[in-house]
Amino acid sequence: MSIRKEKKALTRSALINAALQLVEEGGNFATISIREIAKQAGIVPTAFYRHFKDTNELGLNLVDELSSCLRQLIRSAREQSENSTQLISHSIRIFDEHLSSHRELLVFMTQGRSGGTPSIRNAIRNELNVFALEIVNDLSQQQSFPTLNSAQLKMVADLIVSTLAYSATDLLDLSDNPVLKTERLSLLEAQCRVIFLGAAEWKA
Amino acid sequence: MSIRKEKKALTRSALINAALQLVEEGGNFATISIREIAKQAGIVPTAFYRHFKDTNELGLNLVDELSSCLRQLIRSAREQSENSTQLISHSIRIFDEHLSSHRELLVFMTQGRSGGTPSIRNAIRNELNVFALEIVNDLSQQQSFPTLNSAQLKMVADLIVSTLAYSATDLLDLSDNPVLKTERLSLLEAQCRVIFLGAAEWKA
DNA sequence: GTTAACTGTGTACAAGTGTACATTTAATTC
DNA sequence: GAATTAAATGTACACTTGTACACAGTTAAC
Repeated sequence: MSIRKEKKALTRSALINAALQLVEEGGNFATISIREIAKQAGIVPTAFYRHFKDTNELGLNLVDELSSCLRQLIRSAREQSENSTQLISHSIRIFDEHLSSHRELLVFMTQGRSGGTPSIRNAIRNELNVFALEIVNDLSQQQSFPTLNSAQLKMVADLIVSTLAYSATDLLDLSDNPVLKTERLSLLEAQCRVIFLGAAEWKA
Repeated sequence: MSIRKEKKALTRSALINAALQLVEEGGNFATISIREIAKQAGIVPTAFYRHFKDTNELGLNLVDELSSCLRQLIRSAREQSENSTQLISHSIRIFDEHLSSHRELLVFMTQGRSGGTPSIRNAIRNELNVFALEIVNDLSQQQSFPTLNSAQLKMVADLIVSTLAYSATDLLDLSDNPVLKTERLSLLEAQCRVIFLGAAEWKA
């Protein structure tokens, strides 16, 4: 890559990280201004336009970051649970670790899924759909529910994703309270078990 | 009530309705300004302060509105499902009707649960908790799951609420697409059935 | 080595924001 | 009916916002 493109990519990711940091510091992405982001990134406001048309376009790029974050989550969960009977509790532990290590992105996700612009909402919905499809893949490969066809597996996977995503909002808010966070994690685990039990009992 | 207090209550609710309308028109509550709300309510910006300290305080009052909206939802669901075997599909139909008739409030709820200020997030969390407790009440009264103690019922109720709340974001976005909305509703219904099946199978 | 292209800077401006404060209007109290 | 009280108005000010535009400094292309 040429020096110029390299430098451009550098300040571009500085902008992305700036936005994420502002979100993590308690800001709502919808209320963050171009000037704030530029300031945080250490560039002049008007330079923002060399990289993104507006904050919405930057947001769509944050969804791309989210996408790879979720893929990474799936990958970690697969490695861990390959030779394990405690699939659920292991996966949830890894989920929790991701909530800590990619806090900003997951705050952005929970915010954006319901409060973002229409295009951002759609983009996030799409990523969560991909995520659910990955789970379908795993469930069918592990033969977790041999009586379910792929459409039914997808329904269950969507429920798991929904439960995880919903809990993310709570867990991200509880990151400074280990006791309540542990409680919320056990709740999540119990709920996932209920889902697995129900899926095993499912009949057309 | 005196004339003065009556008028004050009137413009107060005009402010509340103005905020809700702006939210329904696609705005994010977090980005709505005092001036916008006042304009929509037909008063001058500074008059806003006679009623609320800031938009956050108004938001907390919206949560109160949400509270009674949710109580009403529970009440309707109870009436309908008293003499019915199809408890789930009936309840979901009523949920859907509430999504239409109280659109603004439920958009506010989904936005605020993850994107509101800390105090608004907490207030909404609290309302959803009360909602879950009402469900616990119903489940234990109907003896739906005689093997579960109240803590376990609460866990299941939380899962139901989580599933409903998560689906609300999707359903509110699909209100202009009957086909996809019906699909999403069947998905929700199937997922609730999975939860009920799982809850019935639950063992300590 | 010169020219062209592009990233980041600095300035500028109109529009929108929260809110303090003085003023008007109308209801309540006496 | 006069005095008081409170809601709504109108004006004003200091910020912040998005973004247009001219410019400077570097890299790329020839």
